[in-house]
Amino acid sequence: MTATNRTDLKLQAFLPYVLNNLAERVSAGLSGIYIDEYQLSIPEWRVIANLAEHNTLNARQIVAFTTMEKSKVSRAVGNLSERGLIAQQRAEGDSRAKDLTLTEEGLALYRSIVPRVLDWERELLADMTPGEYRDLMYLLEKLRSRLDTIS
Amino acid sequence: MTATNRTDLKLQAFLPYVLNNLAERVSAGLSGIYIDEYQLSIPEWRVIANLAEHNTLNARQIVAFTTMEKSKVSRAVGNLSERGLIAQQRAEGDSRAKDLTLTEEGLALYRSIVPRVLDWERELLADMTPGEYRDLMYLLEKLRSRLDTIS
DNA sequence: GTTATATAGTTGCAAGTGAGACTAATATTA
DNA sequence: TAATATTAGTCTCACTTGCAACTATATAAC
Repeated sequence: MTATNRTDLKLQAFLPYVLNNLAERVSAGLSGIYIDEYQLSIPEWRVIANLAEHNTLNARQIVAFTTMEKSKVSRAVGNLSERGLIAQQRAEGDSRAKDLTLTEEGLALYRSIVPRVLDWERELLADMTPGEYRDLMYLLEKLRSRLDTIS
Repeated sequence: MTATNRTDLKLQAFLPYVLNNLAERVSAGLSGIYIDEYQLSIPEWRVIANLAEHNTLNARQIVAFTTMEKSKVSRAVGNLSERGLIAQQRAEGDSRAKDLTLTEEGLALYRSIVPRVLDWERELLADMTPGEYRDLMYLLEKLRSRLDTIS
């Protein structure tokens, strides 16, 4: 048995459509915080968040984590370096790669953003029970892993 | 009680991040169909799908349904008209607006795409039970309506 | 009615993007 | 080792995008 059994398309019930509309709106709401108040683009914020979480990464690893284009990552890294928010160092053992880390300033910026975005998420989830939230994350994860196998 | 109660950010458990990554990957997978095989951009496909579903719409209504920028809609409509896939007619009662409909050719194109994208969705949902699917759509809808109230 | 405001849709422009060519370094193969 | 293939990251180019200004029409206020 399958979850859907349709022969015609109703956009409001078509998962890719629903998912995309939702993600775009969530992104737009959230990115207001770091764009307007911290002058960080979405790719820049993603690079920072991933570096904060993993401490040291090279561009290739950031590409893997975020599924952004490598040129997009390269430009975000370039901008953040210029602004002194991240530091680059040739990787030992492979001098093509550069190990990237947040500077003190970058880390401080990150730490001032985090509570803001968590507040925003809490606001978004305000009318969901913990059980609903758990179900949602479980189901999204299930989709993600399914995507890995089909594409 | 709230669904989450965090003070630090774990991206893999941060709903906006998860949602966005997922939506982007789903979009990339799906759009392969109408981009590669039908030479339709994502905005163009969205315009067609909404016209197919609502029969006649003007650009403003498409903007409302899709949450795309009006300039994006305008350009998509322009391209589709040039290709003869949609027809425009000055709206009676408001000669600023144009009523848009699919041409026979546009409808035929739409009808050949629909089974492809439904197949793709079925593939994506293959390991979900009907109950899980229903829960997922319910929870996404709940998020969507929450967004309406907070932004 | 005349003036001011709002709305539908288009367009110009600056910025951002994806794809792929490219450089430099590393890994593999014979 | 030499030749080949692969990989990390940058850069260029054509294209897309978002924003704001703009035209044309419609509505509201006086």
